[in-house]
Amino acid sequence: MSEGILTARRKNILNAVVESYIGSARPVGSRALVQRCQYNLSPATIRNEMAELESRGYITQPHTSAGRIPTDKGYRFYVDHLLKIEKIDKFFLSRLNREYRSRRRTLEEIIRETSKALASVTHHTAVVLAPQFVKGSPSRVELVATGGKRFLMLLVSNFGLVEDKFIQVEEQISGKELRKLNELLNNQDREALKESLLGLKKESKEGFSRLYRKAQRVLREIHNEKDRKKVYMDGTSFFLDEPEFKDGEKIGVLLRSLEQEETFERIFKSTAGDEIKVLIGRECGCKEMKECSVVFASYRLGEKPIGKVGVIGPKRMDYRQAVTLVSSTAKRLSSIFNHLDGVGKEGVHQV
Amino acid sequence: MSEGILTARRKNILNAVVESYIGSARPVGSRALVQRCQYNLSPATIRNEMAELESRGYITQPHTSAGRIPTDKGYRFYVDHLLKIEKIDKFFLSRLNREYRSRRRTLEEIIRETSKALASVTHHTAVVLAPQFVKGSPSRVELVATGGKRFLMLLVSNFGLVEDKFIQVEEQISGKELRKLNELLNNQDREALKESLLGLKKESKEGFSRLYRKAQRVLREIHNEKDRKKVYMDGTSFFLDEPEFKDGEKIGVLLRSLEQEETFERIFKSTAGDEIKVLIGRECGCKEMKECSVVFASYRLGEKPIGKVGVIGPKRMDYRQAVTLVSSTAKRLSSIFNHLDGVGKEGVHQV
DNA sequence: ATTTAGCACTCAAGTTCTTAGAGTGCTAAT
DNA sequence: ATTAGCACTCTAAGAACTTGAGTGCTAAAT
Repeated sequence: MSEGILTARRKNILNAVVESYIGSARPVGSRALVQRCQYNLSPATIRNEMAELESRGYITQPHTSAGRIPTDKGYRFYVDHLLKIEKIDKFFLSRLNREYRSRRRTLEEIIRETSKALASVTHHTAVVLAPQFVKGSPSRVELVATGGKRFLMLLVSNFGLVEDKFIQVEEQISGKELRKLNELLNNQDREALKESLLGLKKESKEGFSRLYRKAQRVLREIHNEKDRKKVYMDGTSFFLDEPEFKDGEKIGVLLRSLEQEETFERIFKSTAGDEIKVLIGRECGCKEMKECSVVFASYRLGEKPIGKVGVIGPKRMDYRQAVTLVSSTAKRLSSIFNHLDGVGKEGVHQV
Repeated sequence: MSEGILTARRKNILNAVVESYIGSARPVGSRALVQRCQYNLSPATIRNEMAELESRGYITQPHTSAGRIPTDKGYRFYVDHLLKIEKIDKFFLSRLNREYRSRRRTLEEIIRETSKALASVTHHTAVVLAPQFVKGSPSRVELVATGGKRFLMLLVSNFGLVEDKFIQVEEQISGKELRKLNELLNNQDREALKESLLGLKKESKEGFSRLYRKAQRVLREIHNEKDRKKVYMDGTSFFLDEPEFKDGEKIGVLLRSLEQEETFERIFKSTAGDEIKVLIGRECGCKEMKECSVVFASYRLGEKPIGKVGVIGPKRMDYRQAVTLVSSTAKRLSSIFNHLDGVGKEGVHQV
């Protein structure tokens, strides 16, 4: 019996505890719950129910004579079963669009701006992981001379991300040769290569083919690298507003760990599914963050998830808002990467 | 007489006060100074001298029965007249080089890494402002098709920075036309434009010339924009280690203001001169930072300053170290941007 | 004319003690 | 099953006290 599912009343009380605690940051007592609870009960009854909820591990007391606060399990239940969420926040989306419209025209700027906006509405730390190179997505190569014997190899993804690498050779390469090379690199046509080589003067041949080989090598390297992601983060200072992080010590280790990119790889690896993901407390997988929750989602190129976006805040965060906003943002980013966002019409990329 | 310059002994004492305070973060009393001071004096004498220094505004007491701490003026004097600095930290430079060598090949990664490294050795917040486009520096334009009617215009600076903008037209553009366009954009030859147009089919002409005009417009816009800089910042969490920032309030407003890019424009605008610059307390020009100091320098492309690098820390920072490291870093960045760093040989950009 | 010893005084910071109040669990009555 | 009542617990906030580092001043010593 004590095993079974929670009674409706208990759910209601748990819900009230979580929401009250989220709002006030202080343990909630039976008194306060009377008003918040749908049922018309006396404090004493509530106390009994709370004792029950505590014995099942959903809530706990910071000390004997205090009210209750949710445990990780309590938050989990709240998020999984009690939270009613809308999937899209139109208001925020229109804000995002406005933001984008104002003269940001590069993908990177859009991502930066997204992270800023998300942080500023949620009042939590926002993170966007942006892909640097997406396997399987069509892309063009451009070799550009940058003075001397240095060349910049640009890899331009179909959806607008640019990646650049330096390449250096000993020989001088003419503009004409460079153009040929570019053609070659994009066509991947071995026959054409040989043909072109035939048309060259002897002394040119060497530099030409060397540059070609190097470029090929770099391309291969890029393809073989496991997906690197760039981290964009904003709003870390919001942690300082939260009463549970008043302690300078705790917040230090937390921020420190947020500054390391590995942290995100760890957090975001539990990527499965199409859904939005909520990690609570220790679920985040690193102990510096056991007082935090993370709400995140993937955004996609076609079907393939290419990046993540999320917010990080205290466990006490407004999950409803966070889920809605993160979900909206992910959708927005997906549509931008897939060029099907109508952004052009609205003037974002327009010139 | 009390106007004149400080006596050698007073300088020595001031120096001791500053350095002791930098080291310990607590007001220094006459006792402690006895040991630190070169002269062999009793506490009483030191007290007299300290009273004198205080009346001249170099040091002050946080409260009546405490030791002295330096005022902004005291730090200023210390930095201007008492600090003996070496200009280059070979050790750090070699660390930087090692860092770069390990497979970072894009300019942006180098800058990111620089900022990280500077933060991690100084244990202070490090900032690098990177140029996005440098006027007067030669650059190439490449238009790249990214599916549909979208084009990415790449602006590749001679020194290796890439900037990208989306351009969209209504018409379809063929690969051949695109190549022509690229040639045109880089040669700026009006005659050639007309000639190319003649060679085109009628229905192509329109799209072609429209794309050309748009590209030209974007180029002009970029040229007219006042220099935008990208901000790279690391190590903000180091502030939390400093005892003077134990207060959660203060640090909140500080970090918040560091998250805004305008702050840096304000700080770094006092650019004059070739030298390294030290701003102390209110000199930073914004009140959120009145407990901070900034040490920064410009790095250059040829003679022209194109970006800044610096550290931000408490006024109590180790100025000797900061000056040396910032100066080294600026030199290093300059040489990288100017392609005269021998990095190629050492393998940084090498492939 | 400096320098120094000595002393009375000040003040922050830490400690202990006290109090007030919120909240609980239990028992007995509804 | 619910609730009123009550004794009990524990934190948070404040008051009172103590400690010690550090000062400024005066008068003696160099």
